[in-house]
Amino acid sequence: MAVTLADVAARAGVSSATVSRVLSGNYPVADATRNRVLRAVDELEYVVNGPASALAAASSDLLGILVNDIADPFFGIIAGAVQGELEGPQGGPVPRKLAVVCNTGGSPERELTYLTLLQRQRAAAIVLTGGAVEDPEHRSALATRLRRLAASGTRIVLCGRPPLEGPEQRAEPGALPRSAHTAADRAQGTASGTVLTVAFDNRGGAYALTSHLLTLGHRHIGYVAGPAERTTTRHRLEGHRAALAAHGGPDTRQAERLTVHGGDYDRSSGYEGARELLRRAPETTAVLAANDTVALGVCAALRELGLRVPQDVSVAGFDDLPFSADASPALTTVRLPLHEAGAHAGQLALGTLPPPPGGVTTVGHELMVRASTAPPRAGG
Amino acid sequence: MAVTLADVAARAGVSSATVSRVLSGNYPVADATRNRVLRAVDELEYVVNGPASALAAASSDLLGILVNDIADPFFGIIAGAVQGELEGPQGGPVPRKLAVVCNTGGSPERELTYLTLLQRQRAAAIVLTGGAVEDPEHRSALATRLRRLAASGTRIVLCGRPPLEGPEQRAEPGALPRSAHTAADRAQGTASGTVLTVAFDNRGGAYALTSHLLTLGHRHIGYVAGPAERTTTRHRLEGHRAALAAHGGPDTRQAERLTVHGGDYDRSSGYEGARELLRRAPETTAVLAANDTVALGVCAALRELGLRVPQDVSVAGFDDLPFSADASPALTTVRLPLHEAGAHAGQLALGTLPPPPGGVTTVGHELMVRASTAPPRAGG
DNA sequence: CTGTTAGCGCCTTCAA
DNA sequence: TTGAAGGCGCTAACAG
Repeated sequence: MAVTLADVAARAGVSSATVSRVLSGNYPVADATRNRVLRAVDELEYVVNGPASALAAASSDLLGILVNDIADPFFGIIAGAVQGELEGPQGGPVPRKLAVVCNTGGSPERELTYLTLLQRQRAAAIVLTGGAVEDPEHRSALATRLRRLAASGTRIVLCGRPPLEGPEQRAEPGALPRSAHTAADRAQGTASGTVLTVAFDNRGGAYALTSHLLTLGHRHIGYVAGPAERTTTRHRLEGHRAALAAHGGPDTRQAERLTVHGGDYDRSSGYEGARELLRRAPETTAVLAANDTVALGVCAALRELGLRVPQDVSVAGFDDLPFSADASPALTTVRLPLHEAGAHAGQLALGTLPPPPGGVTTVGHELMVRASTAPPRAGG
Repeated sequence: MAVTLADVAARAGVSSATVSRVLSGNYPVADATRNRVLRAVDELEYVVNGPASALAAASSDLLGILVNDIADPFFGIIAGAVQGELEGPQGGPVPRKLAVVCNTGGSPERELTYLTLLQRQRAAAIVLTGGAVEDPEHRSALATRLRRLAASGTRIVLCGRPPLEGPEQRAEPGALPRSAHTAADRAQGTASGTVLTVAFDNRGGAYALTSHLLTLGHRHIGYVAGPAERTTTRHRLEGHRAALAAHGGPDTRQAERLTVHGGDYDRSSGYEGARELLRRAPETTAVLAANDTVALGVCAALRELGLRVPQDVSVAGFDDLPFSADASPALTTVRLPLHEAGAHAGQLALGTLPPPPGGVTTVGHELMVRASTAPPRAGG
């Protein structure tokens, strides 16, 4: 193994410093020299030693992406979009950065573990996607961790989760390299040391969806919620409740009875959830699901129970994943701009894009009314 | 930044070598010492410098995964499964390895580029997923590249593409570190230096699917093929043709007329493909799609043309992605064990699993007959 | 069981 | 514009 810089240098008849300069391209080198070096690189099939240069330069071209589950298109789309930014616009020069994708499975411990692993690799940036776990202990442990990472120069971007709470800068003043961010930096919000956020409006989306159902005439709207203690779950439920309240909807007891808590974001929890819901509240005429995948499970359960969608029961999802339009029936849902959000997060992570004022960008959503929702039957 | 091994060593009152031993755990250390070291690590919040240790140890804990598009569940599932193996069985000790996911978009150049990037990082292993591009030049460039990487100690696993062709070992004898693999190694097939393969039986799957349609009574079976010059595309088409031939099907001209070539593996090429197909051959009573996603596009187009699935036209997909069972109507397809294949590839890449004899494992497939296929109408 | 000693391959001042 | 030299932080013999 191992043709090294020195080998190339020898072959080209220059010093290894010169070769280094040619390769990193950030330093003037005579054209003739450059060409000789490049030829030597070619002939020797030299490949830079990443770890060595990372060590010497104290930087790496790794970018971390934390996802719950990369097999879920929700995360796949975001991760793909982040990744796309690493290659620069439209197949420009060769990409240099590499994306490290970490499946946390939604577990706080693994989230922390992977942060450590990425820190160990001296990742240039880390994008955390998906809803945050709401356990207060973990929340603050994570916040501290992220702020510290950010302060030490790792760019941190949250994508699809709410901004870090608490004081803007909590990390202890003395211990940190204040020199890293100047006053000018901070004024512009370009400071390293800030955790950036690209947030979804889950509340607003759920509000819109529930309003849609209410407008259709539904009064018994069930809700199959996502995993407990997830911000995403809570926000969507809040939006739903807010819409009910705004329309003078059912009291809390009633609303609670119509809510099934706690499955995962998968088909089976939609399936189980719908069965449970219909058992509890047979008068249900519409079901909101935690997301599209859950909604498919809901539809399947309803079908099995002999109920037609949407004639007997309306169903709506959330996210508008690609398959939703082709589901049976086509799913009414809320579209989140996953690709755009991921791309945006990627650009923030790379520093390609100036950080938004306040460090938070909230992306929009769009109500997609399709075939799975309709007015309730006359009989209610 | 930067508390280093030396800092920890000083704090614990030992040498840095000892700290290193404690952390890597592969060397006996007195319990008392270990505890002191561990405490120091904790107090100092020490995090190993990955690049430095990779440099010194000439190894890294990065594993590369090349995919066409991580947003496509086909690849997401495989990548997730590979990744799962990095964590060891059932949340054992903390994972150490990290997965670098590279979107090639199916482009040969990017495939090569990413290989270089991964080589630069001294990735411990690389898994290449999805069908290979059939351009002969690229094929051989890639094969050479992979063999060389394998010979230099990087484990290479192909997942979902056919084995490398050509002589088992093409890399030039002299230049390589023969010492790396002993005769014993090679006898057991555990040699580094071999490119391992986990292959799908695309031909067999397509054969089964077409046979299914023939058995139902279809005689005018259209085929909406995937991207040209992809092994996957070719093999599926071959399986289809073979089944037709075995049943004394249409001649080549006729079969060609019923085949639409060349879209991507996406919904829109199914949509366009189906329209083209029906224009060319209105007598079509069944359509085989390159994969499930394409099949959804086909269904959408048929619906728009006023044709019912499966009453007027049967449709079948390939892969059995999770959404297929919930599509409208539920899709008849061939299930590929994507998760198992990915996990298997991951284990081979980690060396957890002994390589199969010959270096190739072919995984099975299963015909999933669902609602999108039925006998043709009486009138044909 | 633990300390000492060399590098690993590259980047980066500092001189020339 | 180029070369020389030191060091980045860690690991891996080799002593003790």
